[in-house]
Amino acid sequence: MTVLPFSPVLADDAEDSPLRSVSTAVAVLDCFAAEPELGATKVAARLGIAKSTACRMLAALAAGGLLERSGSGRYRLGLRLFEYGQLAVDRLLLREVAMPVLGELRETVRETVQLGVAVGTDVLYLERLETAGAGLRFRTDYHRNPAHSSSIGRVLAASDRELTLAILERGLERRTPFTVVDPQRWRRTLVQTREQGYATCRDEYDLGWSSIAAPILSGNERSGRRAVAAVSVVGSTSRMLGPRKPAVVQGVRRAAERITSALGRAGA
Amino acid sequence: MTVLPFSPVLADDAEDSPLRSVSTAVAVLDCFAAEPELGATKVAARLGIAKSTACRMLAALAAGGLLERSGSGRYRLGLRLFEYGQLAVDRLLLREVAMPVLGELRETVRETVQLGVAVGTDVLYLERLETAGAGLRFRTDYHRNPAHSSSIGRVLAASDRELTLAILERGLERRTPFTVVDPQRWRRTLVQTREQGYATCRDEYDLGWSSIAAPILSGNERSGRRAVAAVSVVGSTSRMLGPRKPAVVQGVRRAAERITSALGRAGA
DNA sequence: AGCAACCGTTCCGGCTTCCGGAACGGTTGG
DNA sequence: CCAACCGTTCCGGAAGCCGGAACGGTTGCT
Repeated sequence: MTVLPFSPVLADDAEDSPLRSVSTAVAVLDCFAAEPELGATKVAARLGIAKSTACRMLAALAAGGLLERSGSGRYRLGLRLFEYGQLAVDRLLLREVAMPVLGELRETVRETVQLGVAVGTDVLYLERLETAGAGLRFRTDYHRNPAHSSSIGRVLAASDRELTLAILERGLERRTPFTVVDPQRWRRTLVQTREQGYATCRDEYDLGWSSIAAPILSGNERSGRRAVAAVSVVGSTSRMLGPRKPAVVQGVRRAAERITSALGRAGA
Repeated sequence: MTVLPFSPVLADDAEDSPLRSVSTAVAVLDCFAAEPELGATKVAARLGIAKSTACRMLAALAAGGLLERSGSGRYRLGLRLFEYGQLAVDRLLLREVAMPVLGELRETVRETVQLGVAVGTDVLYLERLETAGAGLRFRTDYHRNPAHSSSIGRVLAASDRELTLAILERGLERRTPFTVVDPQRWRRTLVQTREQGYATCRDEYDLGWSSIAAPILSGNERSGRRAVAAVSVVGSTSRMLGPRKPAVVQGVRRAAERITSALGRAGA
């Protein structure tokens, strides 16, 4: 059981590691992140390998269950990956201690609550608890957001200089008219986040939807406490940033603090 | 977007396919299904390969993000698998059309609702919606059950002769004093399931917990309609099989029928 | 404290096994 | 009916992998 996920390098093109065929196989898997179904020809073209090689790779991955054959001879991600993925996230101490707190937070605020970590310059959502009353948008798609236009991403960047620089280097992509794309303004939001202990995100990703996030800290006092994850509440902008805002802010901060201390007790 | 997952062969030891190193890499991943953290030595021993080979495999998989390094030099499943897994399940048409129905079912019965498919002789849960009031057991662990002691498994086996035989061949393992382990009796539960159109499971997996499931059908009339998945409601035995049982049964059956017809409309 | 056992990693030679081009059968569409 | 396309198979050459042994670091027992 581990406290926290190691932040992996993103899709490294410089495949200098040995086990060339395994690296290729991983690259083949990566092709399916962008497109749901692919055939041998397209995979070969995308990776610059021979068609026969791609075909063998696909067959081998399908034999292992990581890919599955789609009716028309094409392939798609296999359910075994779903199993592995569930196992991976279940074994995170962070998620384990966070779950009950997230459940209570959802009851308190009656909105969708999320738990996210940074992966590269994105936010990866480890958990999302929906609330039936609150618009009921079963958005199971999107497990990842660009960090700059997310309250969780803002909280994480506020305590991680490297992440801040990486996000700025990648560029602040505009999603809505309200997305903060000016580097100076964006840095000021980080300052504000540090000062007030939480971050907000108003209509910056989806129009009409806003979120409030607070950091989960880890690490002992000597090595410096760092935000390793964050809790957020997301809902319609009027509910999030209207009169109920103080209550939501308090709920999110309390939840994050409780997870932080639970993590400290359990995880060394 | 696919209607249904292809039922994959389980951890095949007869790795006669080409791409030996890729097959080995998949086998390495499989090692982590049983144990959360493994080192090169243990992986090598478990697979009967050289330690150096195991080490290279682990390094290559970690370079691709499928594994991550745990502090003490050991490895564990990586978060990239979580991402892939989420993508895999999101792209299932089945899950997409089922989600809103499951949400409404949860509201109606106020219990935990599940969506499951057969993988080998197990039931794999694609979705599980918890209800706050109902005991609030955030059981995120267990994505798989033996099919014989699950109401979903019973529903699926009832319409799939091959699955029935596979389950019997594997053996009916006892989990509780109430688990049906006698093959004759178990087959009778299948007959009953077929007759009444739903399956029940009373204290057979966890004492005090029971479930009711109904089948989701697919395939046109000519090729024969087959149960490709099932919906279930799980809760304390008194709530499931007491006075509220008729209401739960009706809710589950209605939900399964709605998903079946939605699947028919959307998925050819 | 010192030693030993263990683990993850690296190095290197021999050879297994993989890569790529071309050909094959099936399907689609003009 | 033919042509274009796709997934798959075959084959030779050679590239990359496997396994044994040695290396540095840590752990744990004496």
